[in-house]
Amino acid sequence: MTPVPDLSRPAPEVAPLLIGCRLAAGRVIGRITEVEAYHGEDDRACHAHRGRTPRSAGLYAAPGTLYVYLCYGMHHLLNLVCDEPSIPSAVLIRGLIITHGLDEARRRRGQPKAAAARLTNGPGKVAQALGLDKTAHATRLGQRGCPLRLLPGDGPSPRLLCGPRIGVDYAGPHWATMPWRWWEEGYAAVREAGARQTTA
DNA sequence: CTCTAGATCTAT
DNA sequence: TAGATCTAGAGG
Repeated sequence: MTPVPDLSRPAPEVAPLLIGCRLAAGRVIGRITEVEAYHGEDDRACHAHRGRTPRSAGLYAAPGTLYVYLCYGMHHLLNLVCDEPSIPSAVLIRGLIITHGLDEARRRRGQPKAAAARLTNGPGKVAQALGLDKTAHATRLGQRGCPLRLLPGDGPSPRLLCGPRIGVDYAGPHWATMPWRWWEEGYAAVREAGARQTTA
């Protein structure tokens, strides 16, 4: 069993606890297999590293608020806002294993034949499979209008590994190598090299 | 106002 | 390994 963690804690604390929890959007449900934490104005990889701007304002929302943004002009990425509103902090959902509604997820992805293991192993794929776009941005888990539900995990506690975040070299070596990516053993969407064992 | 660098994915 | 596609935010 994997309980839903307290999202009012800092993202680097919450992130590993989300592995094994489930996300549901309509009939599509998936188990979270990979996440990353972005935390604080000091984190050069975090959108709020230059403080509050029109975009980064979403990171100062109440814990449990969705932070969804368009990346590379074509992919929506899903984050769950964490910590107190004065601290910009969020967990990026990078990987899922679809456990229910696989065909609907395949349809949303436009990949009718994709194996489950490859259908949602990447942050852009996750949001697309869950049917999330900008309209989900700034809605809050458990509140009216939020298309997403966060559910406890129903399986055994996953074995966790952690390593550097992906695609954030621009943040400089200190922040780019910070081991703020966690994944369920065997489910890293990107390299597992450099992985360290960890516990939730 | 213009310009550029992205928390990516897919097909080649 | 390149091309798709668009916008926040920095700089003029």
